[in-house]
Amino acid sequence: MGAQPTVSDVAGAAGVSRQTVSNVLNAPEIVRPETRERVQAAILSLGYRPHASARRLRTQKSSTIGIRLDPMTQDGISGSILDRFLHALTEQADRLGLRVLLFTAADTAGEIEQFRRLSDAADVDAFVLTSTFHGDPRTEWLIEHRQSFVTFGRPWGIHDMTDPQHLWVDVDGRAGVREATRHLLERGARRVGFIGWPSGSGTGDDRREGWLEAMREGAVVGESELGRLQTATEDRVAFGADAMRRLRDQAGPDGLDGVVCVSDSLALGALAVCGGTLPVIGYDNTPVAASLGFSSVEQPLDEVASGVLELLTGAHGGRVQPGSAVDDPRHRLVVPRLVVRDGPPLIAPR
Amino acid sequence: MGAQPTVSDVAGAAGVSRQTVSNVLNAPEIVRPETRERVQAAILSLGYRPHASARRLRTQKSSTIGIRLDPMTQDGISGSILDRFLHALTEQADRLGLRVLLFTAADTAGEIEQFRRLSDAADVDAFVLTSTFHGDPRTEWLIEHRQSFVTFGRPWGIHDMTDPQHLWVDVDGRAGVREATRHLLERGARRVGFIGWPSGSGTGDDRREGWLEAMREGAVVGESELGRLQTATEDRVAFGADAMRRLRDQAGPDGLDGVVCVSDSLALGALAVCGGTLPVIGYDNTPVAASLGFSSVEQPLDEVASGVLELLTGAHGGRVQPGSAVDDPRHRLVVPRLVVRDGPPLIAPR
DNA sequence: TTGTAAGCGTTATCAC
DNA sequence: GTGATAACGCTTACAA
Repeated sequence: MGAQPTVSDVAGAAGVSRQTVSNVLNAPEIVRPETRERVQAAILSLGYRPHASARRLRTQKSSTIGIRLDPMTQDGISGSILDRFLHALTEQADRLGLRVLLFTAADTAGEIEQFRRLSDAADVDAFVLTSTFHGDPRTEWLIEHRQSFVTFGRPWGIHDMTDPQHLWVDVDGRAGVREATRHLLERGARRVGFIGWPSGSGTGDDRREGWLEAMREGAVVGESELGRLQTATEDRVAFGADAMRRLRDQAGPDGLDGVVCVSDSLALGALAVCGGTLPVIGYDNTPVAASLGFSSVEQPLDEVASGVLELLTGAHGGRVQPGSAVDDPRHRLVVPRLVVRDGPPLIAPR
Repeated sequence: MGAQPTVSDVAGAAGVSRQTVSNVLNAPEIVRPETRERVQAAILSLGYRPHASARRLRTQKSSTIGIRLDPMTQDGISGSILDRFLHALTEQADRLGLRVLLFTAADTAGEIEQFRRLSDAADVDAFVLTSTFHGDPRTEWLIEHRQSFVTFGRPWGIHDMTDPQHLWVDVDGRAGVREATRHLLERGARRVGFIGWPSGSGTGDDRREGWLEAMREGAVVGESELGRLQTATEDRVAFGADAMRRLRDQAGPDGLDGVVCVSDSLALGALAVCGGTLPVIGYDNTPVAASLGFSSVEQPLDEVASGVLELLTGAHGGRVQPGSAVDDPRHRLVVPRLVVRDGPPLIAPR
């Protein structure tokens, strides 16, 4: 109703001093059980709750992590994946007593400016980054300015990958696509095609590797055939359709038994061309995949979120002492799972 | 690098006292220009930034708004709309010097518990609610506990709607669907069907009204026909397909010239049945609509966000004095726009 | 074990 | 216009 009660109010009600109340809250074991209970009763009856800003000012910790809300994805279906990650992160952070503060930025420079603002104002004491890339200036800035952070996504540079200053969690896309490809091979498919992204994106290349591995392992087609069974395009649904047609042409007289795509967007496009005639597997398990009924590789975002938080709050606290052991778990790769949807998809070629 | 500079540091560097620095920041006009410039130069050179928690403690304002991240949508394609709203809200809040803090809750009771936690701890000083419904216990709690809040979505009760304590912003779904229907009628369609949600949801009923209005206005079919041109189902893609088939059967020998749907999910389902043979218009203009190439009604989420923030920071500050004038702009209805996509959609009936 | 005192960085009040 | 003093609510030495 009126003003929130303070420690003094609680102290008054319990007949102790303010510090005893504080101790009950922060170090319950050092206070005599009898007193402790009396204080706790007072806390409960007054509905006392510590003032977050006062505590943060005193402790010099914001207990808040900042995360950028990506610019809205224009075409990609997969916008929801960051949304789901955010949800998992927020939920788990909450359980750890951490808050999640949002910010936006138009570009990388803007994001760095936000880093500066939020850290200077002590608004957050750690950042979570998504979709990192090789030579990402954001991580450079954060390391240089001694800011705690964890990225969802590997730094794709060869050297960065094991940089002890860069904590990351990522999904093993290669394993996911490998599993998807194997799934089709096990169901009797031989010539499984792959629609990927143009090479250069670490994530896309990694997923393609998974397809390659499964195909080589299956040894169902010769090495020379593999080139004709894959194609690449940017992540837009319409391009996925084009890619599917191209793939069909390329594949030659023996045709195609199935297709694995690097994303649900491309899978949707592919499906619009060959839906029902050929199994298509996507990546991300977006609502679209579920709705339309095609299989897709699902990223375990809960695990990613918990990994991020563990790295953030764990031994290193997001900040690593130079010279410490190398094999510390500063990086985490979680394995996705294939969500199989049999039965005809809801859409078919026109 | 090291510790952030404080007002004292700036004061020392500029040769003034702390309060003068504070004045330069909060009331520049009352300080002599000469002094002001000197202080500002010191601020700049030291890279000083006020400590957010200290300021919040002192001013007793958190300048933070809390918003719940909805539980992940199961089937609906439209998850991205809340995402987009969140983005717009965060971006505009930032410009106003407000922070956006996220929280999650499994259900309404959990959400109220979060209200209590966040407000007691002075973590936020206002809430933004989404998807409100008639007799929503959340708004009751917030009003009772004198918490500032604005909802995105009307309280659908007849009496609540004009409750001066309940500030809301909403999109005029009726106008949006009316425009969509008119669009088809203007293009020569006569028998335009409607796939809605089961009656009872304020939002869905409102949108259906828009279709009804346009159809009556167009007077292209008799009143008795209207019942056969509409159907309703829950918001799942597969159900949309069923509804489309049902509608086709119902429509009788004269058939259907086009369909307007209450959501993109249902539109997608409808399209899977009749794609290419019949124009289908959805609602929300999700990435799916854009990707697949069907028309859809777009909610102006930027306007909703700015409306929410204006209401929150405006004259009432989210808190309304009882007995004040009734015609104050405590509620805001923004008009959506139809995004027309001609040309064949990417998918066709199987 | 408990109480006393100080201070985190800021802004508000009131002298000068 | 500017500067000293106090206070926001909390925690953490240190003293009792």
